[in-house]
Amino acid sequence: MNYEDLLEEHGIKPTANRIVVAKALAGALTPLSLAELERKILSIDKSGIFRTLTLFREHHLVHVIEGGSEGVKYELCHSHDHDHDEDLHPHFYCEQCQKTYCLDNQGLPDIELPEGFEPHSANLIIKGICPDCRK
Amino acid sequence: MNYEDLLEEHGIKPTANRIVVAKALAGALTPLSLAELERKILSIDKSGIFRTLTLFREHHLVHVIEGGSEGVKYELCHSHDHDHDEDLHPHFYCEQCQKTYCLDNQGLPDIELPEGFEPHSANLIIKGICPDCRK
DNA sequence: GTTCTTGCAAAATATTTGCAAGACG
DNA sequence: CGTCTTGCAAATATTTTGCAAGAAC
Repeated sequence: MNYEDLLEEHGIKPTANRIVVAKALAGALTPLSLAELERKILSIDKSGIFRTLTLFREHHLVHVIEGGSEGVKYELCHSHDHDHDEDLHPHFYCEQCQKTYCLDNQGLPDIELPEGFEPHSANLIIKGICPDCRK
Repeated sequence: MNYEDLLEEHGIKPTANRIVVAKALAGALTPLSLAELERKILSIDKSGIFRTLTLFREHHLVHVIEGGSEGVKYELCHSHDHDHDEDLHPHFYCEQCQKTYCLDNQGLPDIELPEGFEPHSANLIIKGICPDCRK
């Protein structure tokens, strides 16, 4: 996949920094926090990474996973709908190694909302211990 | 309900401050953040409220809702199991007025975890606009 | 008097912004 | 040039801790 094209598809001007951030997210097996991205991308200042992520968010290139520990984590959207996140799925947060796993074998379950509530997005995090840490 | 008894049931020594915090949580219609509790309880320093909440958490008197905006929110546990949170339920976070509603008409859905994952707790937040803000 | 609790201040974290220099077109 | 992007520093916001004074037992 060409990252330049990916960014442009989302209406984002593909600068060198932005491509680096997109690659870092794409290369990760799990969602990454801002701090993790800072550690991973030494060439860009954290404010730059932050602003890039904010931009990506606005353009629905990444979505945000909340609820682990170290603040929010970012994950590339896989859907091809550039206006909505349709690929939301549950995540598993390991309380020991603090990694966040994507449970993308299944979608989010339907929740019945009372009359009048208008849902935009959802976040489901399950916490516990991952297989690696149970060994 | 007697708050002194409630605290003691959870193995917490009922000091004046703790009773105030428990009452504040019980009186709220929604989960409250530390900041909201600070605003609501003028008589206790935020570090005191924080330490009280930490204590409550350790003793399973409150559980934590993550994923809104303003950090984590705290909610009194309703279950009578003092070692586990059995009363977890989804929440709805209004992106406009930023209130968190409890959707306690239903429990959390079952999620199938891959082999080896050991779940301890879960957090489901749906974001959108609440009835009041749609008017 | 020993232990627990509290308030105040301040440290530690995390997130976000101002601004000037540089890149881009 | 004018606009967009970036890095650095610093402002905010939030959570957490150290410590000494006071309360509880």
